[in-house]
Amino acid sequence: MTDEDTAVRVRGRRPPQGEPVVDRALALLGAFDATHPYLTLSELSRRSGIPASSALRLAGRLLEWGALERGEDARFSIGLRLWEVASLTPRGHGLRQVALPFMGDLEEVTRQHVLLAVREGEEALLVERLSSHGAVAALYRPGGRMPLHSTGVGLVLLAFADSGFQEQVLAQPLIHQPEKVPVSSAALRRTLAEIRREGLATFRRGAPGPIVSVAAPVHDAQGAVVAALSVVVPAENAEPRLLGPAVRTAARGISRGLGARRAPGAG
Amino acid sequence: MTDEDTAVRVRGRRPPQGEPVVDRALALLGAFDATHPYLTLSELSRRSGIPASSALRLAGRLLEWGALERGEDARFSIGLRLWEVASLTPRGHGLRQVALPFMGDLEEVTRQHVLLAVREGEEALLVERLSSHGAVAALYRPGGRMPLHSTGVGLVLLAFADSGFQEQVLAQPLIHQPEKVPVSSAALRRTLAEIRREGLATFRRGAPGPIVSVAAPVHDAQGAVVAALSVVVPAENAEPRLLGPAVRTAARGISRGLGARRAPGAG
DNA sequence: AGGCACAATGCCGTTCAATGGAAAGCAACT
DNA sequence: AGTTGCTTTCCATTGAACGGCATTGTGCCT
Repeated sequence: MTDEDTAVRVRGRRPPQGEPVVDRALALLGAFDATHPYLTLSELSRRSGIPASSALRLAGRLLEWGALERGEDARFSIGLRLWEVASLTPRGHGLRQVALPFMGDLEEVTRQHVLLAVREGEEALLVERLSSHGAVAALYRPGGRMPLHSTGVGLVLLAFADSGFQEQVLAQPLIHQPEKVPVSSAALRRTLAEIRREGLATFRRGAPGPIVSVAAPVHDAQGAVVAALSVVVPAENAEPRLLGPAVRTAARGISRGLGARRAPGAG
Repeated sequence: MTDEDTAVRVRGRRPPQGEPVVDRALALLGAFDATHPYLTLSELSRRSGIPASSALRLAGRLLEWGALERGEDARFSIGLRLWEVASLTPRGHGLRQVALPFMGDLEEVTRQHVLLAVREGEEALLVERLSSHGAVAALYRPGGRMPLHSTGVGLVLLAFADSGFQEQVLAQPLIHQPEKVPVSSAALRRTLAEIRREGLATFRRGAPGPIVSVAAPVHDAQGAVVAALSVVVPAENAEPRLLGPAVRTAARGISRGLGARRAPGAG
């Protein structure tokens, strides 16, 4: 008899800490990301930290509702029904709905990228990106996250965030992405002040291709900055002076669409 | 003692049928729709059929993860984190990503609406809609559902669905939306055959404004029809003959982007 | 064609997370 | 000061959830 094993093994034992079921179901959804849009049961189990048999049972429920789908190869993916419900989020699709026509106008003029982002925690979340056929390589995808301190839209969102949050971000060591160059917090502070003064951010990035991003804030009915709009163009033949007014005008159009009475003055 | 009440009332009694927790959590998410993007706890409780105390507890977990958000007025809405995860659905954002540039081209030419839809059950789900500023009134919104039998994209999706499913749809009484005119199943059968022959659907609607929709199928790498693309223009100065090739070309472009070797021939 | 490794699924006795009525707290009317 | 409606906390009860194990399915190497 081998009873040297101290670990008690009982059929049906619940997990030590007893995690709520809802959390585990959400962990299953969270196991998917941009590089893993399809997962087998085993992958799902490993990535979520849930035993396979439990993962299968929970996934079954999610499958039935439509939060997950399953292909012929038995791999799981996020379901369309979840996307349908998620499209009701005010800060996502709601905002997007209002912004899209204005973004289309901007795209037609610049023929490059037009971005719309909101702040989510310490990052920016790209809500929408319109990209013309011949546009330069894009670093970020809609639904993906971007750093606040090294993108045009991020700088705008940071500049107009409450000062407590700004200090929290400034307090940590910041590295420019994707160049991996450290950012001086004093310089960033000056940049943010200028963005607030001008109501406009101009951001340059060297890699992968040299680009310029010109970004402006979008206000809601209460005057709070809820999103940032920007165009991204190749640095070569860019005319930031000309792009500024165009972006600002489009951003004001979106703000008006959200119920803002008038665009807050700059300065 | 009053014990005339036959219903046994015990503190902590579980619901009669004992619904799984995951289902209840999903029911909370399902309580939101296009006309109710914000809900109070009571509304959430009523619409989902879950007692307030349980609804609050479950909503708390969803809130913590980011599947729900809560405003200052204590009302709930769908959270951005859920939207972020949902953007990974292949049939939603994945498809959209490929289609967007082609849709942009079409919009620039027509200056009206460009739609992209997939089939979900017995309805079409509008994955994307680009709408120019001066476009005619739109009936459907992205993330919303459309009838298969009275929209351009719906007819395409129905025409290329497996015949078993087609019969299932044809077997039920169909009413044109939004005019409320009955659809003859024989006429619909002829229409579907023509759509399959031409690889193109032309649909006219009288209300709210007279419009013409020209729609074409989008194929995946295996040659299956996975989506439908269409333009919607005012009936007056429309030239369906000219729109057809444009829509078909754009749809083939998207199919190619999805990995289809060559567009299946029509005829 | 046999052996091996890994993935998916079915089974089932145990147990604690989930439950919802009661009651209190709160704000806005009457 | 009573009424109405919404939100939140509390807690005794119990069945839904749990996961180890067994089995089957599948692809790959020898």
